[in-house]
Amino acid sequence: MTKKTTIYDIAKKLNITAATVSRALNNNPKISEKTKELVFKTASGMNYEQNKLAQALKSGKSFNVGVIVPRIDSNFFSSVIRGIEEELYPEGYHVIICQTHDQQELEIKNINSLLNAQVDGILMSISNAKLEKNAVFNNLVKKNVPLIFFDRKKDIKNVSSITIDDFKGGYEATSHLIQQGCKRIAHLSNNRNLEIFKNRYLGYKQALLDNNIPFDESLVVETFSKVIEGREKTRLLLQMDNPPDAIFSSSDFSALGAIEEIKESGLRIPEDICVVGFSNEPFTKFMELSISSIDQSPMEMGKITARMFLDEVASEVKVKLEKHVVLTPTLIARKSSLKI
Amino acid sequence: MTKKTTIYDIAKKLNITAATVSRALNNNPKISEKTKELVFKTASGMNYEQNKLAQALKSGKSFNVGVIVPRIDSNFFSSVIRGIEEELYPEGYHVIICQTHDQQELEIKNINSLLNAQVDGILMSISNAKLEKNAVFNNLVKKNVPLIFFDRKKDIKNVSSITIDDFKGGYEATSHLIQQGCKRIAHLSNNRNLEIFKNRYLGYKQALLDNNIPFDESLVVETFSKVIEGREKTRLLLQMDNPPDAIFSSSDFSALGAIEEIKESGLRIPEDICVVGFSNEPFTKFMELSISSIDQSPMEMGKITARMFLDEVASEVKVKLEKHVVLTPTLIARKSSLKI
DNA sequence: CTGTTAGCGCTTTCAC
DNA sequence: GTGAAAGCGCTAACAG
Repeated sequence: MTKKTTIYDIAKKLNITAATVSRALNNNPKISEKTKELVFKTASGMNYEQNKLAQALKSGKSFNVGVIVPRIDSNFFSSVIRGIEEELYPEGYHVIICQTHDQQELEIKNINSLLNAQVDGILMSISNAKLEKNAVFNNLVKKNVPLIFFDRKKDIKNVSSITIDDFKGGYEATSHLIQQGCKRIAHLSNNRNLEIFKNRYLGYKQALLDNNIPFDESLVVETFSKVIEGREKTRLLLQMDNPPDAIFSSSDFSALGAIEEIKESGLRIPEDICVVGFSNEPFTKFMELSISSIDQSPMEMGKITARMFLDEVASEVKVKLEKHVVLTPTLIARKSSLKI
Repeated sequence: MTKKTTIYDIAKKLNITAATVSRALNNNPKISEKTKELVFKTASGMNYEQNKLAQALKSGKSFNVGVIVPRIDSNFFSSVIRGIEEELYPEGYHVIICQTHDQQELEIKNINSLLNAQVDGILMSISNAKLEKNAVFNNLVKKNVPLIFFDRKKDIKNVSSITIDDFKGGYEATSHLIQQGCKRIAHLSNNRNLEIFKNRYLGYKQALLDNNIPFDESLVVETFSKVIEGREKTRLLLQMDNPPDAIFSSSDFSALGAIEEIKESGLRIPEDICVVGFSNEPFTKFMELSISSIDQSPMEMGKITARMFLDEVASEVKVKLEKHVVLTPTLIARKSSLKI
């Protein structure tokens, strides 16, 4: 490793102090234009590069922010990240992405790693609402490291969040199915310890209620966001004495599984059964039988998350105010649920 | 920001030196068990947490490695990353993911950001082979920061790489189509400045040659890895006087576009036209008309990349030896190309 | 086994 | 306008 040039090297060369060099490089107004120019010139001549670590150690700021998501290989999360990047890069921040793969253990590990790396903030979508070991979060809050939740949040004092109105999403999806003439609508739900899934479920229920359709507990099944899960749970639904004529899935992946299973059973979509998913993953549009879904404007969500973070670090105020932004989801009706 | 406790604080409390505390925390064998225990206890009692920045500044190691990919929202790259993480986490490293979105400018920016963040190495898949401004890479090599290319490489002295045998991939895909009885095989190629695409193309060509099928330049079209691109280029192919009876696409996304277009034109798959993609993205399996593709074992690739990096940092040897691992791809034949 | 001391590279008072 | 000096938190060489 060739010795890196430091401000001392360039100071020596110019017969001035390191302090002056530092000031010059930071464009301190007290330094004469002449010196500045000289410093800049020699610096680049010597291939000088600032050591961010030293700077960070001194200033206590690393200009790194951590983003924690369950996984990066879903269009939803990668789009949110893209949104975050677009807002943060221009401000000089760098983004460190971590995945939890829905494992609580990794979630905690990631937070700690990021803290160790002295990130200036953490933007995250929790995978596990239970995470009783609130210790980690309290730690964050105590250390005054800005924490912002997006999409999947947890209610913690002083912590802001940006989510979508999942209740509305569930409500719209279900209402749409009712408008298409469906009477027995099943719901592939998911871990309702997570607010997002609980709210989609509640929206579904409310839509039924508002349309005088009896709520049937047996039509609601917990299903993880996997194709295979969608298939299996749908198989069970189809075997019922009184099977559903529509399925509202809390995930596009399980919706896809549902569609596969329905087709295999010989039923037609949307004539016999309508299907609506959630998230508007790109494949829903690609499919020959395109899948209706709920768009969550992930890019927008990412941008807002980033701006909230920037606001927090900018504010001098000691008393942080908790903000909760809620985006409105949009139903995208496609072939899988359009009978007309 | 509540003042963080440092080793000095705990040293003072115990009436010993910071050095001793440091040694105790690092499990230095020269420290008595008693002191160690005492230190550990008070440390956790005081909520002490190591400042990685200081440590990094001192040791010159940050235990962060940067991973640069064109994008994270393709299963291929996210799987490679997963593989990298699985090998690196146990070794105490942390992974910083950056996306270039195929923009050369971002590519350079990312490298510089990572260098500034003092990463211990960079693992990357280049987006743009031209990147004439070799300066950045030379910089890396000069600074002796381990650099390893995966999937998309560039030939640079002293830089190792791990790729798949794209020639073989192209060859197998094409041979398979020939075996299915196809005689006029088109190829949706891509920017052949990138080795991967050049090699897939060359493999395709060789397979034709070996089977006495005339190579027809007009059947090869440059197509970016997008669904829409696949559609458009396929439309042109179908309009030819002598249209193809098979398409080998260098990307699953353009293969999907090709399939959509073919169906729309009223032709049947695989009866009239067979299609094979590349990468084995999950959706190829999901489709009702599942798409044949070439699997690149991305997880494996990630793991090997990580291990190469670990080897490099472990080796004391000054003279780095360039290693080039080449994985063998596997053809996965599905409905889109199985006539039987 | 533990203390002393110096230094990683940079910033920032406090002087002059 | 610039220099001197201290310190961010940690580690490591040297000494005892």
